[in-house]
Parts: sequence; C-alpha cells; structure tokens
Amino acid sequence: MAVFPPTGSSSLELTISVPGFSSYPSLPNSSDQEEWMTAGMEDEEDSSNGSGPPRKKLRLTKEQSRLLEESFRQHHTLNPKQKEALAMQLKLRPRQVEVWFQNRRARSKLKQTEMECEYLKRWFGSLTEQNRRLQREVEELRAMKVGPPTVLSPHSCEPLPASTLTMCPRCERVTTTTTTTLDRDRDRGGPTKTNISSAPATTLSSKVATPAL
DNA sequence: GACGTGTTGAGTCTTACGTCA
DNA sequence: TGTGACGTAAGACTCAACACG
Repeated sequence: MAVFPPTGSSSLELTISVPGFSSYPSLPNSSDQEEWMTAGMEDEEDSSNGSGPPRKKLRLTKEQSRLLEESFRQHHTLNPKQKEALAMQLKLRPRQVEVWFQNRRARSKLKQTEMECEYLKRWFGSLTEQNRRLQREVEELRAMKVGPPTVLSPHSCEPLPASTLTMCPRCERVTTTTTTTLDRDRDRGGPTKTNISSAPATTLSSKVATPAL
C-alpha cells in the first residue's frame, strides 16, 4: 500500500529540535559542567555497587548536544571507533555516547510513528467523508432509477422505457442504459444495452486519492 | 514550595545475528 | 552440514533526575 510519502529519508531527515536547549535555560555554567563531566567520567563503577550516593543526572552542554545531533544526522549508528572518537571529542564516556544514540534512535522512531499515526488519522477522515459522498450519490442515482423516464422516443414521441443503472464491472463506472424500441426491435435475438449517458466519470469512478496532507 | 508534566540520561531485558566448536 | 553455546549490537521498556509552568 503506497500510503506514506517516501520514507527513505523521512526518519533520517526528521529534525527534532532539541527541547533541552530552550527549556533548560539555566544550564550548568562551564565550571559546573566541567565538574559534571568529570563526575560523568569517573563514576563508571558507581552505579554497580549501589552503595554510593545517588547518581546525578548528566546534562549535556549545548555544544555536546550540537555535536551529537550533527553526528546523528550523518549516521544513526556508530561503530566502535566512531563512538570512541566522539566520546573523546565530547569528553564523555563511550557508553554515554552509545546511550545517547540509542535514545535518539528510539525517540526519532517514536516521533516518526506519531507523525504517521496523525497522517493515517487524517487520511481515514478524508476517506470517510469521501465514502459518505459516494453513498449519497448512489442513493441519488437509485432514486433516478425508480423515477419515470424522461427520454422521449424521437420517432413516436412516446416515453421510452425506464432506463436502468448498471455498474460496469470493468471500469466501475455507473452507466445509465435505456433500451429503446429500436433496440428492442433489434434485440429480438437477445438483450443488448446501449449506453446513452454515463454518470460523470469524476464521481463514482473517481479513484480514491490520497489526501494532500 | 508542592505538584503535575515533559524531557532525557541510563539500566535492564529481549531479540536477532554472526561465529565457532 | 546441522546444531547448540556464546558474544554482541540494537531495540523495547522502564526508571529516575531534572526543568518548567
């Protein structure tokens, strides 16, 4: 089902602003950050023994986040060398870089999924509306079918037999067919139908189009 | 200042895949 | 060649610290 726009790049190109930048105006100052990073580099085993003080949450600096984002735009996964180099550059542990990328991938995917969900919801709404319109149209056409014929025979000036609505199985166009007396004369051998007018091709036959979203 | 909520770094478990005996 | 054990990487799920309104 060709539902989505080309997603080859969508998830990759999905630029998610880093909310931390705007929502955390009171980032640690540089000296705090230095202490931060030092702590980050040193407490490598702290988390395992559980006896020490509760681990403080690392907050990346703007520059660290910027570099990580930049790197993420280039590739969503890192090989060990890249990880090591980036960690060195950022003065972080490779594990922290790795975790950052893991979370970044997960949250990109989440964002992408949410966007696709929204897209499908809107499309569903559009299709529902289109379905309603078509149902109405079918009702109208059915009403026309029961009504008296309005076509008079050019020969006798008498009303022609009731026209019939049929659905062409191949092109799914509603066709109004009227069997004329001439037809009947000719049809002694078997029934044929003359397509004298067809419903606008843009109505029932219109292809279901994806919404322009 | 307490509280609810969103963000985000990190831990743990699961799964898929490759390698090797 | 098929198979089970093992290691590894990535994802899924979750928690907790923190910022903000």
